[in-house]
Parts: sequence; C-alpha cells; structure tokens
Amino acid sequence: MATVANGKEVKSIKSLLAIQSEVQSSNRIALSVDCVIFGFDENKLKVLLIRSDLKKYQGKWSLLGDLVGPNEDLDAAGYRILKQRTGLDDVYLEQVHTFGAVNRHPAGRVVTTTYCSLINIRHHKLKILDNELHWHDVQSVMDLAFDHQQIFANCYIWLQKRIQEHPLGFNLLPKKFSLRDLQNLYEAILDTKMDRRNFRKKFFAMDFLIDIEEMEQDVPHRPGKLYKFNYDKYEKKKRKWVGIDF
Amino acid sequence: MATVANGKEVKSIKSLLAIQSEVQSSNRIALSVDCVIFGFDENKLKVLLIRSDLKKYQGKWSLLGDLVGPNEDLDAAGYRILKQRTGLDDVYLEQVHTFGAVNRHPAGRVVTTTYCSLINIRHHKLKILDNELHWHDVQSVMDLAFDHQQIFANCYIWLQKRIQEHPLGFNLLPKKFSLRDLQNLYEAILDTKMDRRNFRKKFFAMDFLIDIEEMEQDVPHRPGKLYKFNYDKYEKKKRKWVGIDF
DNA sequence: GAAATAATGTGTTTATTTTACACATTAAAT
DNA sequence: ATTTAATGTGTAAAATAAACACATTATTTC
Repeated sequence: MATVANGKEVKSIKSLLAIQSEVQSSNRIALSVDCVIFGFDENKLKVLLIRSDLKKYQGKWSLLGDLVGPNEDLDAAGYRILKQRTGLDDVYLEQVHTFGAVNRHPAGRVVTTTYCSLINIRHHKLKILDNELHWHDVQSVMDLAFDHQQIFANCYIWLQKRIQEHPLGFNLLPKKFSLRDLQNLYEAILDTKMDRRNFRKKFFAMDFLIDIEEMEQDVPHRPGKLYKFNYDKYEKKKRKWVGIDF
Repeated sequence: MATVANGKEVKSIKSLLAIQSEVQSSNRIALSVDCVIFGFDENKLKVLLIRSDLKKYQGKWSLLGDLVGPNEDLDAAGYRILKQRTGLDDVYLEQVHTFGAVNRHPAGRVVTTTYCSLINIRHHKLKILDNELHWHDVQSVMDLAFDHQQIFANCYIWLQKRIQEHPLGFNLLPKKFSLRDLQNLYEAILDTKMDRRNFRKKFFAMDFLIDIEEMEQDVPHRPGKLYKFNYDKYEKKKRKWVGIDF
C-alpha cells in the first residue's frame, strides 16, 4: 500500500502520522476468516458445517468462521478456527479468496478471507458430537447462510482444480491408503469416473508413492497394497510446467 | 462466518446484536488493496510502481494501493485505484491473495488484498508523467517498500501460471496484434524461448484468433498478419480440463 | 473344501499431443 | 537488382493419453 487515503484521490504526500491516524480510526470494516473444511468418508466428499446462530438465518447451515484478532496473523486465525472446531493441529490449510462486498454480512461490514482445509475425518471423530457441527455431502449442500453458498462453491471449484495439479488430496486420506482409495477420492472430488488401469499407471509413473509392503486389513475381498505419499521426493522433483492450454 | 468471537472459543450462541457490537467496535484492523499493475513494452514485462512516501521507506518503490472505504466493495477499491492511477476504466483486474501478518505495515495493523491488473501501456502513456509513477522491468524490481517485494513476487508467479491456462495476456497487447507480438509476450512473461512454428500451431489449433485481414504497418521488415482474440468464442467453448499432473 | 464372488494387478495397441527441425516467401532497405 | 530480416508453412519422431481384457488372490458361500 502506498499513498493512503479514504475514497478520494490524494495528490499530496501524507506523513506516517496521518496514515496511523487513519488506520486507527474506526472505519467500521471488520475482518473475519471462514474455513471450508473438507473431509472424505464412505467414498464421498464432505464439508463441515455449523448451524447458523443468527435469527435471520435460523436453521441454515454455515461455514466455520470467526473474526480475526487485532494481534493475530490472518493465517493464524485460520489455524485457530480449525483447532477450536476439530481439535486438530497440523492440518492442511490454504487461503483461497477474500470476499468483500459491502452488504455480504447482515451484522455490518465484514470482509472475510476464506481458507480451504483438508482433513482426515477418522482422526477427529470424537470432537464434533457435542455441538451443532455436521459433515455434509458436498452434493447436497444448499441454501447456506450469508454468502456462504457462494464461498463454498468457490472453494469446491478451487479444490477440483487444485488436486489435479498439487498433491493435497492425500490429506483427506489416512497416511496409508490403497490405490483404490486414492482413485475413489479423485472420482468423488472431480465427480467423474476414471479408468482404473490408467489411473494406477499415472501415479506409478509419477513415482511419488511408497510401497510400504502392507496390505489392507478387514476388507471383504482381496486386499490391496498400501502406499504412502512421498512428500520429500515430491518437493525435490516437482517441475515447473510450461505449456499453453485454454 | 458463523459464530463470531475474538480470540477465545465460544460455546454459547451469540445474538445478532452482540455481533454487531463487536463488528462496530474498533478492532484496529484496517483493510487496504494493493495493485500489481503489469504492462508490456519493447518486448519486456513491466510493472507500475510509485515512490514510497513514508520516511522509513524513503527512496523505495512500492505498489499502488489505498485503504478500502467503509462503503466500498473490495473489488471496487481495486478498480478505483486503477482508475485514479492510470485513468483507465475497463481494465483486467483479478484478486490474487490477501496478506495479513500482524507486523507487515509500519503504520499499524493493515491487512491488504492484492489484485493483479494487466493493461496496455500505449493506452495511457500520458497520465503517468505528472507524478512519481514509473514502469519498471520486472527483472529489475528489487527492494520494494513494506512487504511489497513478496507481494510482487507472488503476483508475478501467479501471472506466469495464469497466462498458461487463461487468455488474459491479450490485455497487455493492442486489440490487434501479430503472432510475433503474442509470442514475445509469452516469452517475456515466462522468461523462456519457444519454437515459433509450434507456438503458431498451438494458437491456430485453439481457434480463438480472428484473422482481421490486416497487416502490420511501419515495421522494418516483412509485415505480419494481425489478429484479434475471440473472447466470445472462448467463453462458449472453454472446456473443463481433467487430468492429473504434478 | 470346492465353487462362486468380488475385488486387485498387470500390458498392449491406438490415438492424440508435443517436440524438433528447414526452407520458400515477402516486403523493406541498400 | 540484390541483400536483408523477418513471416509463413509441413512433416517426422517422440512422448503422452486413452481404450480395452484377462489372470490372480483372498473372502464368502454352499
């Protein structure tokens, strides 16, 4: 931010003090973070929602969010919300977009930065029973409070694109997973069917899967091999893609 | 945003009034917009910078930005800044990221949303002579004020990725351009060399270029054909890409 | 324990896309 | 008229993606 002004063009150069004064005056913009928390269960992509507490939106579901603290980094607010809601540290969290329409929130001017999180549902089954939280199938998410439907749609599209180019989908799976699990995940997120042989070939060719020499347990059919994703190798080998395609 | 609180976990459900009160109290977070404005001239990618007016950053260059008005949509703030600085309406503008580290700005807590803009330098040559604005080669941008070096780098990487997947590069060119112009643009942005025949083949295969049956004028060599980009056709035909590659 | 079931695991062929590469053509400048 | 410096074009090879079928293994059922 360079020259700081409020709605009108500024020709003269302002001093640091003047800027401080403007920054510290209440300009009635509050900042929040909303988290779109995805999970994967029973081969379906899920999103974690909470019942809205506002009368206006009674009975509607909404995303998990909170105001950003005055001494809290924006990213930290995202992690805090996740920690509060799921009890999980070390989750995958990435900023997606900031929504700042004047009238997006009924309580006043609230600009919200949205984060997308991918977590393994099994790892925190317990935490969510005692309140108004619920995992929803992404396909059946509708009529959310505020502009959360729009925010959700935006994050879902973001996720669909993102998992095709970056290895973040693994955060939705257990550390050890079968190739069938992985394909089910991609098919659920992209809402499409893929050829099993070509899918496997693709991932083996990337050479980022570690065969951990274990098999699935307690499956009612021939068990498949289990793999881990080799993040270290990915970080070293990831290549800059160059090409034009639109 | 669902349950609204400030730093501590909230178990009880809050009323609309309580939220309003929190939103309206000064929580000392100001919101700004910073624009990374790219241009293309003499086959080089340029970025528009302004001299910082803060003593602490005297002599340093910074991005163009301003506080968001209390009754101004976030996107509108981006357009306003562009209009003020370049005199241009109807510019390409897209949100990229929001930076919210507590100490990123010396004047206090300022969270900034960054926008990337692509404009045709020729269209506003006049406007920038009367102040501290200057077009810089992107390669030589260094030591910007605040965290603007980081913001700039983030937007530049964003642009490199984005032009490979979406047709926004045309905003940097005149409406009518030659294929050589287009290739020079891609080579400048991606900082790479491409095969001329394959580049042309690629774009002709996409079939979004309109041959306007005109030739370059005043070039000191055989003039090339001029083209326009067919945005309408692109909007209709653009396809959802499915594939996994990372 | 033999047979049926339901999944895993694997390879080849074809089509498509990408890359590499060279020469004739045109307009301007000399 | 010749030289120059760019435009404009096609083909062959390589790499990648897509289509497609059958043997194998562990479990379940009879």
